[in-house]
Amino acid sequence: MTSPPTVVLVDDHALFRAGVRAEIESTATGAARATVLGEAGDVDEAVRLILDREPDVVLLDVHMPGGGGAEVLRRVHESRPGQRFLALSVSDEPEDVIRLIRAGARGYVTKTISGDELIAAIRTINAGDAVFSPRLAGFVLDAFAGRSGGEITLVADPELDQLTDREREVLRLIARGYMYKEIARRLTISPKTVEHHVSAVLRKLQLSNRHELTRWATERRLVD
Amino acid sequence: MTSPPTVVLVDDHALFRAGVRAEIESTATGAARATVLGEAGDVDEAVRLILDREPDVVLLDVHMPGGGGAEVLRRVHESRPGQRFLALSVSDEPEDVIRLIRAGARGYVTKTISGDELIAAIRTINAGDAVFSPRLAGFVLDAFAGRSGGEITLVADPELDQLTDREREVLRLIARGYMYKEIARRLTISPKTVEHHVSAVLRKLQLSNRHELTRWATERRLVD
DNA sequence: GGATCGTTCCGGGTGATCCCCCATGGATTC
DNA sequence: GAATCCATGGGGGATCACCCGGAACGATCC
Repeated sequence: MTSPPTVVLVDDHALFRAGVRAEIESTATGAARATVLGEAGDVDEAVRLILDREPDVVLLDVHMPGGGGAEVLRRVHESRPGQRFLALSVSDEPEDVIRLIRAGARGYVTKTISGDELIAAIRTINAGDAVFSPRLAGFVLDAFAGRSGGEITLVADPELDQLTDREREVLRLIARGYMYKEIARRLTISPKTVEHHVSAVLRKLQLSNRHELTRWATERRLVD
Repeated sequence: MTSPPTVVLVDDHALFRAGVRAEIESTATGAARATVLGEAGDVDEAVRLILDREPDVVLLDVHMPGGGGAEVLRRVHESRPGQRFLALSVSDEPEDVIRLIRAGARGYVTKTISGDELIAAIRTINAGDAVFSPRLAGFVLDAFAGRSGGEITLVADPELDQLTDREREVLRLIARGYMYKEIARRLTISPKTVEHHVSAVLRKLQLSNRHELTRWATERRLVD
């Protein structure tokens, strides 16, 4: 075995960071498991820490104030495109998973994972492979079936990306419950134009009314 | 100082339990802070453990498979009505807070709390007082302003409880985006009757349209 | 027995939504 | 230059959402 991988912990919950650190650094087996180079509790701190310490793997919480793990991923990616990330989340929502994978995470496991499983996942990521919880593996493989070679391909949301900017803008307001007239006032356009955009959105997303649209948007966390 | 309080940890995330245990049992200050009698990762295990070990305080996660922390609270309450609970959650949604307080928790703090703050909260709960995160304190006081004496009063949801069973049923389907006709088919009643129920719900909840109703329901997690 | 309430319906009305048709100007593509 | 797409508008009409009043039946309560 080579030297243990180095990691940086990013999570806004100090108690959770303490738990990961305790599990990772425990030498119950006698062998060192991984080395924690530092911890961060918010996005800015995380980006600075990662660029400074250059860990083998970053353990990254999905839900954080200031943009979440995806924001950390994007900003680090600009400077260190090779940085490896393992996303840790309480959620196994397909939308959350997709978002992080698109942003460049090489793995995604839920926080129900055990310490030993986490160490194994960190080693796998460090070796350049991908890691996913069993119940997510099938889903992820389906969604990214057409990806190329070993490089990470940013996969577009096949549904949302076919909408124009204006249509997404209208969609956001529809999902918040505004009427056509109110949306028209806010965008300083005619209610008829709003109607046209809504119609286009419904057609493109293959939905039949604005109520389904509201559900569609909330399920993808496009509002609130 | 008397002997340190004893606690049981209930959370489906092993890593988080490890973090809490590490913080609680650390003797950096030289003095023992609290004693962990055991950990549980699901509802059944938690109920057995709590009734067996009889800890001073139970640290209880809100979101857990098998009914969540509220289920643990209810089942323990039947056998040990005096058991003290401190709810730990990633959420500060008023609905989650209300649910746990109604079920009998004496305190509710988010997982962003530090180890020292957690120890302080445990001690406060053990002394018989209530503990809430600063941003929740005002809200909780408002909601339970009319409670009696020192005993915990189960407070009904003043808004949802004024709806009849049928109205709640219709509300659920409205929130899911179904049209009146579809709801009528599902409940095998006339669209006019659906209309009547929706009207009653809107009036009772003081809402003006079904979009606000959808938002109201999703905010209280009555759907999905 | 009378009052109240929940559930089930009806007709009628107004405004909102959603669909079809259409047109213009601008940007991009071929 | 023609084709395509997007954003901006409009007319008209069918459907839906919401509200009004009324009414019948059963259960419950006093």
